[in-house]
Amino acid sequence: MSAGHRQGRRMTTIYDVARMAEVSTSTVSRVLNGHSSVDPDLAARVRQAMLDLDYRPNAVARSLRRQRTSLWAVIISDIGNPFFTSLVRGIEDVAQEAGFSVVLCNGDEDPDKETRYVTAALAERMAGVIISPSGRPSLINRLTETGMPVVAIDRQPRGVAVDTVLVDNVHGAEMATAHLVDSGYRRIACITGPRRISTAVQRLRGYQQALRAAGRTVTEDLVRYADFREDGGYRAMASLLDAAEPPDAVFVTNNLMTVGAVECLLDSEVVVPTQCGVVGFDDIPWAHLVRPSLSTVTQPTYDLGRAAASLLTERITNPAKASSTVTLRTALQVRESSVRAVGPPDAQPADGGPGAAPTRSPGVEDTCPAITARRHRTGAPAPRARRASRP
Amino acid sequence: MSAGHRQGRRMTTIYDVARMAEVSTSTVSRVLNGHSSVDPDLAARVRQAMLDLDYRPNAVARSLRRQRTSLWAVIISDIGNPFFTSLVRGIEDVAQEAGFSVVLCNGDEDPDKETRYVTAALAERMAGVIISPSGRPSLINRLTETGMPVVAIDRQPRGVAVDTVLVDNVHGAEMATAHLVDSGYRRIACITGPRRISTAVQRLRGYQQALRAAGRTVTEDLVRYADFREDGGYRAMASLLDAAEPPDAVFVTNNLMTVGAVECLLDSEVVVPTQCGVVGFDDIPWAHLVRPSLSTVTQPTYDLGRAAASLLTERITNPAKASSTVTLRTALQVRESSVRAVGPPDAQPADGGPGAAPTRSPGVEDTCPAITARRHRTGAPAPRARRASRP
DNA sequence: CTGTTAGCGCTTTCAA
DNA sequence: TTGAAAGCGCTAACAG
Repeated sequence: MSAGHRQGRRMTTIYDVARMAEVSTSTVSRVLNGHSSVDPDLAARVRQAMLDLDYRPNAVARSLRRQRTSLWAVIISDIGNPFFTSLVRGIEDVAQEAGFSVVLCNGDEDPDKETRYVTAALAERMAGVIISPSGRPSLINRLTETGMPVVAIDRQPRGVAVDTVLVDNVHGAEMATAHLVDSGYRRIACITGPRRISTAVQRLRGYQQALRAAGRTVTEDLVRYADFREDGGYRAMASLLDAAEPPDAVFVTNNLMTVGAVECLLDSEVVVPTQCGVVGFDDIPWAHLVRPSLSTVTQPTYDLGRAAASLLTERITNPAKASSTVTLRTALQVRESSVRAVGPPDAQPADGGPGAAPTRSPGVEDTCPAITARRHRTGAPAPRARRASRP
Repeated sequence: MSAGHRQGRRMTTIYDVARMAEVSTSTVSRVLNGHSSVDPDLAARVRQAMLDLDYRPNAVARSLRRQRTSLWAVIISDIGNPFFTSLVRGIEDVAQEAGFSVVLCNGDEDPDKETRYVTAALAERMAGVIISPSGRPSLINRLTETGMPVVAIDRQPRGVAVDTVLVDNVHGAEMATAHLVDSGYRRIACITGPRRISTAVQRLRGYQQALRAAGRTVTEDLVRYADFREDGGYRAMASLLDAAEPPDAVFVTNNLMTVGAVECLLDSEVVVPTQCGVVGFDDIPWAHLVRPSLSTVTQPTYDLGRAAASLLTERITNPAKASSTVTLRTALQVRESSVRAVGPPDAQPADGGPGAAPTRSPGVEDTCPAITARRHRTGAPAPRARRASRP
């Protein structure tokens, strides 16, 4: 009840503006929306009145009338995962050009939370949704069924026709695993995510394929399924170390679990990379600060965001078009954690140079040349300064 | 124009439900809002009709009619700063209890972006705003002037009466600096943020006070003002090292700049903590993974979020109440980067135990006993396991 | 307890 | 080019 008198005074409306400018509300509305067919004099009077009255348009009323809003909901699976930082920037940059505002919803790898935000996006009649689904395909269905424009990002929803932006997970995992093989590791383990999540499955598959290609035996003994979080990675690594024959290298399929795995190795006094090599999937910020610095499969996160946003704008303007999947390339970034031989890892081409991705998968659409992927803020500090001061 | 026929079919409304259930729209509305005064039979019929028609309430229409929404905007200054991760969780948990949904807006330390989101929050008539202002006090004014419930977080807006949640910045900085003094460092520098931001000023003041209390001379030569970002920290550190008399320790007033400063030290081959001690303000995730692990002043981020959300709910229910400021305690977390003597840093009480904060400032309101501050996910993995495996 | 009815603030035909 | 008027879907008096 107390909420009723929340905003003491009534907000000023286009009626107030119309009265002051001595025009009709339609004219005010036309000025507001930049319709050209308004007499310059009237338009000026209207604008002045808006200023005088400190008029603030009511987007709620507008949305109700127009049956659409100018808000996108971006439902991410874990706000704590740095993966989403530049992804969101990519989305925002495109959204702004297209006249949309972006609001983030933190799904937190929690199906209930995710459901709540999907419900909210639906109820608020948002203009579109970009979602990194943490499971439950029915959620995506709930969105698409109502005609809500949706783009799935990072993870492939099962059995739903929806625009999707992914990276070449299998190929990235192959590169990582092949690199460990090449570095001379013998028993290479894999810590992957929940079976219901496509990235977990695909990255595991890449690992297995690379092993097979190298003539190694592929065994489930060296595979652990965790939860894509730090704890999970820690425990999975602990479990691997407890095994009868522990691995001498591990490929971890996401950034947070990689951190957990390395912590476990540190705590167990297993020396990286000598006693155990490590390659992670997806960078962490400050990967080069960590000792030993972490080798990772890097993703063009900013461009993932841009690609998703582009798909969403297309979907909004043309709801009938067939849904499509965009796949971007990953690159292997070799740092210290996967190189046994003492010496600078710089010898290996990094940053997705031509040598880093020799086996580009067929059908991969390259919307993002590596050169643009790196142009944007990625959390790496002043590279000139760093390189300059390095002998 | 194409957007007009976006959602092919018209959405079902309470009229459709009313017709099917053979009641009036008011009854449907009452059922929807859980008003108790509805005949159970009718209510059941209504609910069944809603199910049959797959009815989705239109929050836009409801908001327009009720003159308020159930959305909070949380405008954070940098989505890439891990500081905000558990802060947001704290906000969300309280918001949910109070029946609000939280949307995040990424101000990105960019006044234009921040302005856009404030405008959006105003236009969308959000129920409230929690903001970590990156400057411009006028922005907060724009919010409060319209009667929008607002809580400022982390940073004290200048000259505006608004509910605020802070930490004891001066005290935290004093602890950090005093600790460096005690560790035997002689020339202790400070890298702080922009002068317009309260935290930068207060943490610098704490540094100066501690120096003075220790009988050291306080000189501007050892102070650098950067931008609270990683690059800034890197460059400020480089500038300190270039000075005629470089420092042998540095207190850095935020997490991102600490990372930058350490990178600079690494690149310059200055050994931490032997040649240069480092203490940062605010933790980074994986601070213990970084070699040397970083000593930091830790903030109860989750509880900061909870406190802000509580203030906001109070403000919403009672717009007339006087605005207040809640200050939470920080704690010094000593790790390797600030301890010259070789040996385990564990000797020092960590985690804000009673010994860590002996000089608690007067007037500090302790809404968050340290024990609750740690109960929640802070990104630290399975502590039991870690401690168990450490000798 | 239930229904009728009048808007919330805005956009958009339709007529002038 | 401008204005009058009809709603968008919902809630909340007010009557019954």
